[in-house]
Amino acid sequence: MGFALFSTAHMAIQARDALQNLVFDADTNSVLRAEMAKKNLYVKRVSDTNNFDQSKRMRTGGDYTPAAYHAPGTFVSPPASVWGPQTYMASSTASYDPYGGYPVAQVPPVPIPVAPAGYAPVQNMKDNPPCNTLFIGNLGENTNETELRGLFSGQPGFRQMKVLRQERSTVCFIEYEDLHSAAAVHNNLQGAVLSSSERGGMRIQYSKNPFGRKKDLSGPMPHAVDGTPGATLSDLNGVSSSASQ
DNA sequence: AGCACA
Repeated sequence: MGFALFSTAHMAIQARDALQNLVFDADTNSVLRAEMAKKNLYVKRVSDTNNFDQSKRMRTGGDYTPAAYHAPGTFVSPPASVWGPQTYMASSTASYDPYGGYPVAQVPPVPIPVAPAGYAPVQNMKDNPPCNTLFIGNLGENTNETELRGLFSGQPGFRQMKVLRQERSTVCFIEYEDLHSAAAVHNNLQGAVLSSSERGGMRIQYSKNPFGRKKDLSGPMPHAVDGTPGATLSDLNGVSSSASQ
């Protein structure tokens, strides 16, 4: 008997139905029986070096936000839908056959949502004028770039990402289609903790210069909702905690 | 606190 944890109940159901009655031993004609567990699986935290109290064990199964912590301002923990129908897929899914040739019902390609391991408070929140490019700081030395990419590329409006590893620190730039997408991510993922990080939560600021643009010489633009800087806070009204609803 | 690419 074994237990397997999935990101969402929906994915668990898909896996259950796909594997149900799978003949896993042709000699004895043994058949696999899969059912939903009564309770969510508890997973012991691997690295718990951020000084924020995460009570050593994290209950998995969708609630990634420690109940005690709420980020400053209008922070609301991202709704489950944020991790839902995203387009990010691990690149290895196509080539790897986990069932080694056993006849198995073809599981429809399921997106692999990447959710932060949790959230932690963020220090020093000074920021730049809103634009479509985010600057990510407080990334640990050995931040897993795949995890980082999975997290941000799954957000609506994602365009590109660049990781910059300096001796001083590791930082990262992420471009979104427009200011609204970037602002949503700025809100939703502020203080997000990667499981590969040994620091606290990441710091998300707007980039000084948007992707693909030289330093702005012409001064602040009066009213811009695309990538250009100069948008005012009122441009962000309506963008609070969720990009999709 | 650390802001590249063009």
